[in-house]
Amino acid sequence: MNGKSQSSAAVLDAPVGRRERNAERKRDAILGGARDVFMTHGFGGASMDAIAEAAGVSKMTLYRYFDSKEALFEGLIGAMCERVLERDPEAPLDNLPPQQALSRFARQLLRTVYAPETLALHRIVLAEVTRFPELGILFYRSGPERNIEALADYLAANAGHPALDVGDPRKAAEEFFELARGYTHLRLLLGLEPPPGEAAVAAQVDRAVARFLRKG
Amino acid sequence: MNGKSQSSAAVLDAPVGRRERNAERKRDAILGGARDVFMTHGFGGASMDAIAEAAGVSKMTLYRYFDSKEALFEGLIGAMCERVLERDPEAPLDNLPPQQALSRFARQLLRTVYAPETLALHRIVLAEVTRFPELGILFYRSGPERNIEALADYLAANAGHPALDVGDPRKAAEEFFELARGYTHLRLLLGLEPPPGEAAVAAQVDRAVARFLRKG
DNA sequence: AAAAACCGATACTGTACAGTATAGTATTGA
DNA sequence: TCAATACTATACTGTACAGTATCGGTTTTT
Repeated sequence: MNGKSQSSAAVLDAPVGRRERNAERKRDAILGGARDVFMTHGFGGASMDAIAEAAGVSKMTLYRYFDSKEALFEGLIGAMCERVLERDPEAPLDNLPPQQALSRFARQLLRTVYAPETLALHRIVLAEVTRFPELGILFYRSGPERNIEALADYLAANAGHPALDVGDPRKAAEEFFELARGYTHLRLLLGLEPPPGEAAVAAQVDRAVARFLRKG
Repeated sequence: MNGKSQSSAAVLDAPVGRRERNAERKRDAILGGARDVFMTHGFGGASMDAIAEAAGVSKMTLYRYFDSKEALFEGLIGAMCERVLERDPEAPLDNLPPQQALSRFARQLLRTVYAPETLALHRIVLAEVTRFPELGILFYRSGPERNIEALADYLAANAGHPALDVGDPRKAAEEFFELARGYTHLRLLLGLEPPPGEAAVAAQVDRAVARFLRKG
């Protein structure tokens, strides 16, 4: 109806054939609709009709891109996990002193983990991991594991630092992230409190860093 | 058909009328079947017919005890949470030194939290908390909150102890429990590793206690 | 401009399932 | 023993929904 993308600009962004680009856009639209419906109603509660409507697409088109509801669901979770993977510019923290480095790691983690979208993903993966066991690995690899590994690398590289007498750097990294996310994470998952503001996040990060580094 | 509970013994265990006792047994049977089916297939994947069969009860009886599938589900989760509440003999730990007390707290927590039944409950509550928001409070009150409160009380009572320079005892309690359950908990929820044995649990408890108490 | 691929709308099929109705059987209470 | 109540088995109703078929319109390619 509107926004019919006139010629002048349209030519510029079609370097690989218009067909492919349109298909990609449709695919994104479908995944967007699927995300909305799956995340709010769960796998069982989501209907393909509802997803089609949310995506602004006919049901036939849905099935042209995905073979079944299961395939669409797995595709969506995969895409969401990949998005988490792609993000994460991973500034070089190896040179920073422990206090600053840990602070950055924790902030990065909480920004991701407390985001409503991530919370919804977390819930739905746990909900469906019995039906789709591969989602467990997918999810864990895309988020927790990567964070843990990055911090473990930092800890191993800076093991000589007086404030850091970690044993197993991997276990230490896990412990630090546990301290950082805290029970707030569970309460958010359970919908028991609103997402914390900047200040609350900062305070929690400081606590976690202090507890992790304290030597008396 | 069998076990017709003859007079001699029957009189002993029927202080409140046979009717009520039988009703209670049926109710338990229904909840047992509901637990099996809901926990393995989730709310959406569970059918009332399957529950009736698992409970060894006709579908009509199901509906005589619970008005709807939703009511049955809420009743089940409520019952499971109450069971967690009733357990917990809560030995008096207030006199023990920090090392032992924390160790006990952690072991108690992990025994509950790593149990397959609790993991299943955890998953399904997170899965359905959007549809049934009251489950969030129910679950949190029945487990996490009670544990945190108990440990916070201990920490507050023993704040003078040299090894315990906690600030806010509640936050400190949360931190300790986070350290104790660790990422192992997430990996168990995701089905990424088998339940840890006694030794692994003990090692993890020791690590958590050491990290929490360490002063250099 | 014509052919070919794509897409939307809608109607349809089959099935699974929540909830109900009925009719007969066992159990309980007096 | 008799009446009331609870239970089973089974069949049924209505609905929601996954997946398919069809047709007519649009976009893309050549």
